Amino acid sequence: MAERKRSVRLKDVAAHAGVSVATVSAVMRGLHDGSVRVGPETRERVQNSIRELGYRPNRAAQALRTRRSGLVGIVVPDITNPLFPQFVRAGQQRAEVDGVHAMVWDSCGEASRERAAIAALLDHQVDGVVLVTEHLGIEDLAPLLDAGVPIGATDARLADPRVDLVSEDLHAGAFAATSHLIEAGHRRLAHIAGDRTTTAGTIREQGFRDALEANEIGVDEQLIVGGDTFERDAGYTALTHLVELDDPPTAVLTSNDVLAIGALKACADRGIVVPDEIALIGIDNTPEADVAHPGLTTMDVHPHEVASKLTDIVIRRLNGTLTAPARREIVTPTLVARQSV
Amino acid sequence: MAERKRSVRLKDVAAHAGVSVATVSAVMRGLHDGSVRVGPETRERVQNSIRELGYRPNRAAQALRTRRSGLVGIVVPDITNPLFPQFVRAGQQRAEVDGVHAMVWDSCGEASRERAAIAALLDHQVDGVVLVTEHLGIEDLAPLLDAGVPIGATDARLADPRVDLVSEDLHAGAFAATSHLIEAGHRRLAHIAGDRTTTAGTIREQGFRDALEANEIGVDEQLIVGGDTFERDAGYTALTHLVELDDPPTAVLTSNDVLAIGALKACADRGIVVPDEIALIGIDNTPEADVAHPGLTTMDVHPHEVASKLTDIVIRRLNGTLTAPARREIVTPTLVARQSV
DNA sequence: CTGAAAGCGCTAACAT
DNA sequence: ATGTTAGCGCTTTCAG
Repeated sequence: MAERKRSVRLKDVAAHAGVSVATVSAVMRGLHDGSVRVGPETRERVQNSIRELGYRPNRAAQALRTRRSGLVGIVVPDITNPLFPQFVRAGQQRAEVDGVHAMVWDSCGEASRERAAIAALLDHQVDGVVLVTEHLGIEDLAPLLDAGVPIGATDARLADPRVDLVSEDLHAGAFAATSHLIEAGHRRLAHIAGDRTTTAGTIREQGFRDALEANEIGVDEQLIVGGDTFERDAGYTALTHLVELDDPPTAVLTSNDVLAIGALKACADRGIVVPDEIALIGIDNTPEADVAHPGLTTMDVHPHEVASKLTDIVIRRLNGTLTAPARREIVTPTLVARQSV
Repeated sequence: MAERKRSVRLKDVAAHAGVSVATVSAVMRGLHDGSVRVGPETRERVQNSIRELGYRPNRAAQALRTRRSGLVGIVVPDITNPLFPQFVRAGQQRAEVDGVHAMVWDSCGEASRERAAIAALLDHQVDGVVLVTEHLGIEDLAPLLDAGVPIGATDARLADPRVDLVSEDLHAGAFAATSHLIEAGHRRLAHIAGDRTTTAGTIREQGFRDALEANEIGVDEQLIVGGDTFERDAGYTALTHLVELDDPPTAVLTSNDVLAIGALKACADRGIVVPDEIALIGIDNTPEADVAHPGLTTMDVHPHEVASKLTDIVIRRLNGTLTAPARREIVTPTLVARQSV
C-alpha cells in the first residue's frame, strides 16, 4: 500500500493559529452547536487556520473519545428487491441532514446475515440503527439494546418498549388488495404467499383470508400456495401450479410485487392474458410494477415515508431531541390501479 | 438516549484471564494472522475469557491506533437504477470475505454528491474505495490519493498510475448493440444518448456512430437525441420525439436500460408495436429488461464481475497482497437477445 | 476566555 | 513467553 501522508491534526491547527488544542476543538464544535467559549478574534484566527490547512477531524478519534461514530446502520433484507433502494435512499438522505452517514447492510434474504448485521454494526459503534428484517426477534437485538443504541424497526415482532416502530399496516394492505379483486367481480381467489416464517408473509395471508370471509367467500386451501420465499421464481412456479388446477382461480393476490412479476412472467410464457383470463394484484408498488406488462395493480407501501420517519426518530433519539417512550406508528398502504385487474 | 452499558474491554479480559492486555491483544490477532507469541495453554485460557465475557474489540480504538477502519467505501451513481444493487451486493460480499465492511454511498445522480462522497469516506477513514462515478475527474480524488487510500474505479477518465481500473468496454458494447440492429436489417437508426457529460454517455454515442460508419450508413444527426440524463423520463420523451419525425427511425439504441424502459413505455402508450414498428435495444441488462414487455434486448455489462474484481483488487492492495502497478482491465459486454429487436 | 492534562481502548515497540 | 508502556487524535474537566 502507498505511504499515507500524515494528515492535519488538531495539534497542527493549534500550532498554526498559536492557540491550544482545546480552543481549536471548541471552535470546531462551535460551528455545530452555538456555544461561545472562544473570543471572536481568536475564533476568527482559528477558523482561518482550519481552512488554510484543510483540517478535517479524525472520526475514529472522535468516536473513541465521545462514543459516537456519526454512523447509523440501515439494514434491508434484500437490496435487489427494488422496494429497498428507495427505502435506503430516503433513510440516507434523512440521516445526512444531521451530518450522519449510513452504513447500509444487505441481508441477502438470509437470517444469518440479519444476525450478523447486529454484530457488525455494533462493532463499528453505530449510533443508531434502522432495521428492516424478516427473521429477527427482539432477543436478537439484545447486544444493541444493552449498548443503548436506539433502534427503529418496521417489524411488529420487534415490538418492545425500547424500540420505535413505524410499520406498514400489513393486514390492511392485503385486505384492501383482496377487496379490490372482489369488487372487480372475482369470487374464486388465490393467494401466492411469501415466506410464512416472516411477519409480512403471515399477516398478508391473514389479510387475504379475512377479506374473503368478510365477503362471505369460502377459502379454498388449494388456492393458497407458495409461502417459502418472496422471490420471483417462486411466483412463477406458484402461478403455473394454480392455472393447472382443475378449477383455477380467476384472480390472485401475491404477497409482494416481486412474486407478482414472476407470476406475470408465467402468464406471458403460457399465453394467458392478464387481466382477461386471470387478474393479478401485488403489494409494494415497486418501480417494476409500472414497467411490467400489463402494468401491475398493487398497493403502495410508502417506503420513502417509512424510511424517513424511522431514520428521523432514530436520529432524534441519539441526539437527545426525542426522549418520549417508544412509539408505534402505522402507515396505511394505498391502492395503485394499473391494468392487471 | 438510554444509558450505554459499558462494554467489555481488553483490560477486562486480561484481568479475567490473569494475563496482560498485550497477551490478549496478541491472541485476538493471532486468530487472523498465524503469529504465535502466546503459549498454547495461555492462549486457551485467554480464548475462554474472550468467549465468556463476549469480548468484541472496539473498532474506533483499533482504527485510531492502526489507521485502519476495516471499512471500504462503495460509491454508486444511483442506487435506484437496478444495475447498481447488483453491483453493491457483489462488492459487499467480496469485502466481507476479508472481514471488511462496506459503506455504501448513493450519489443520487448528482455531481456534488459524488464529490461529497470523497470527503465523507475519508472522514470515516475508509481503508479503500470502489468508485463508480459519472462526474469525477482524477483531481477530485486528490484527498484520497494523498492519504494513500487504494482506489478502484470503473471510469476511464480516472486513469492514473495510482488507481486500478476495471471498466466495461463502453465502445464495444454500443458498437455491438448497434451492429445487432443493423444485422436485423435496420438502416435508419436512432440513438437516445445518456448524459453526454459522462464517459458512458460520450463513448456509447461514439460506438453507435462508429458502428453506422463501419456499415456505411450515414449518421442523421436528427436521430441522435437526449443526452442530458440517464433517467427513464428522458427515454420516454426522446422516443416520443423520434417517432414524431417526418422520417422516423426503424430502430433505436438507448444509452442504457433505464432509458430503454422509458422508451418502451412511450411505445406502449402510443400503441407502437415493438419490435414490429420499431426495434429497441438497451445496454446494462438490468432485471427490468427481463420484466419489460416485450423483453428488452440489451447488453449484459457484468456488474457482478466488475464489482467483485474491483473490490478484490482494492482489498488486496490495502492488505499488501497486491503491490503491482495499477492495472487496467476491460470487460466486454455480451448480447442478451430478447424480443425487442 | 484560554490552556494543561487526563484519558477513550487499543497496538506495538521494548523490556524482562 | 509475557508484561509495561507510550502513544493514535480527540474531547473535556479543571485551573488559571
